[in-house]
Amino acid sequence: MPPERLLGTVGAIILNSKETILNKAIILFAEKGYSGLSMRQLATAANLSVAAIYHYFPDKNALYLEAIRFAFSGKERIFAQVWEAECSAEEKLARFVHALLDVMTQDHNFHCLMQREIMEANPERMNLLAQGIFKQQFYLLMQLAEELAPEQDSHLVSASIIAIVDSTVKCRPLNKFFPGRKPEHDRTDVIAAHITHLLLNGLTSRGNVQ
Amino acid sequence: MPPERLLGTVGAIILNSKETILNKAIILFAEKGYSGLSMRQLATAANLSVAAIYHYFPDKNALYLEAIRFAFSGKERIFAQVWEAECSAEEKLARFVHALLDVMTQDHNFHCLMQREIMEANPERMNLLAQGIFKQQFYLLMQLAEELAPEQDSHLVSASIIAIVDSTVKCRPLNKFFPGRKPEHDRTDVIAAHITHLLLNGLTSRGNVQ
DNA sequence: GTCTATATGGCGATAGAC
DNA sequence: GTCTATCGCCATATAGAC
Repeated sequence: MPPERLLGTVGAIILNSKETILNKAIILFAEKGYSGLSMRQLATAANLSVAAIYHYFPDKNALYLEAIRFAFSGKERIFAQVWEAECSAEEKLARFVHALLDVMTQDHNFHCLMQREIMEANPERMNLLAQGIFKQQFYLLMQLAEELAPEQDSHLVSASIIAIVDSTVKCRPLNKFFPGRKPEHDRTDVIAAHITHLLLNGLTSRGNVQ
Repeated sequence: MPPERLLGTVGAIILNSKETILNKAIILFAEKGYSGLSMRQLATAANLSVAAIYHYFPDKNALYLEAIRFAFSGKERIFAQVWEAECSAEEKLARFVHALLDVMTQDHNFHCLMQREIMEANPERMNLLAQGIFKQQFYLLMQLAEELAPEQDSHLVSASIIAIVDSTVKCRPLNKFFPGRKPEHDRTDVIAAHITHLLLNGLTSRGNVQ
């Protein structure tokens, strides 16, 4: 094994320079945004010189795009077990909501990067995001929506399910300042149960539906 | 009336320099973010010199904060007629959803700025946002939630209502790339009706609720 | 593959004339 | 109240030694 300078680790995995740069870039782009992060800052964080970064990436934009792809890779696998589970459609929904909530809550950098990308709304990158990463999940969710509510528009239902989870995670820091906040509102299982119940049953109890 | 150089207008209203600066700042901060917009760019957009901006604002950060306040002012009034209307709780919800969807769709800069602020999650500014702008609306929405679903947690229900509307608007550019997309999914009234129906009745038709 | 040194230009902010 | 001119700094990116 060749002698290697220690740059960064993820858990017990020792990263090479390019991986270290991408790893730090994900964290810092998520935190500061594209123009908020300078190559100097990134170089310092990665324990390298600016010139070393330019050895691996032609310019800042290419580095950014590769960091995005790196952060988004492998997310599909997480939902595979939800779709493969043998259970009722209602239970599948509950598991999907919980899984999505989990991913967004735990991989904070992923959520932040996604937010920034959607806000930027660059059509080319939107397409990359939609086709390359989310399309399959959306399609499976639409099938579930069809099963649960055949008389509703499954595209809109799927979009709403994702929306309610996404924004719940996003608005958590803001909601802390609103009345009625309780400690259990920070627990993923409590939130997941609430959202699932709301999606399945709605607000009005059966009997007094308008 | 003193002779005045024409800097900017909103409709038929002629703006003075400070108003022009704030007006352009809202648009450009929403588009590019704090570090993405330079004072030079802002000065050019406002048809003034950089030094003129510094005549009105001590530094870039103070300008940003004042722009935020300026953009957020007067939003409460829009919802007043929703709450004052004499109608059923279900109809009130429908009107609130439509109004919120309308504000976020039409005042794109407002929505972008809000998004960036929440993502930044600066506690001091979160507090300003929550207390100064949204608290009253959230409180009234909680009362409505209590009326519609007394057995559910009204804080979570209110948060979910806002979440579903907010994220629906935000994710529109992304959703365009997903299967099942139809032209009417761009119409505010269609989306509002879908969201209201989903919130009131949920996914499962009455009878086969788990 | 990584460094130091540097080119070139934009940044926030200020001085001082009008 | 607005300008031109300028400061000092940091940005992205490159050249060339090791």
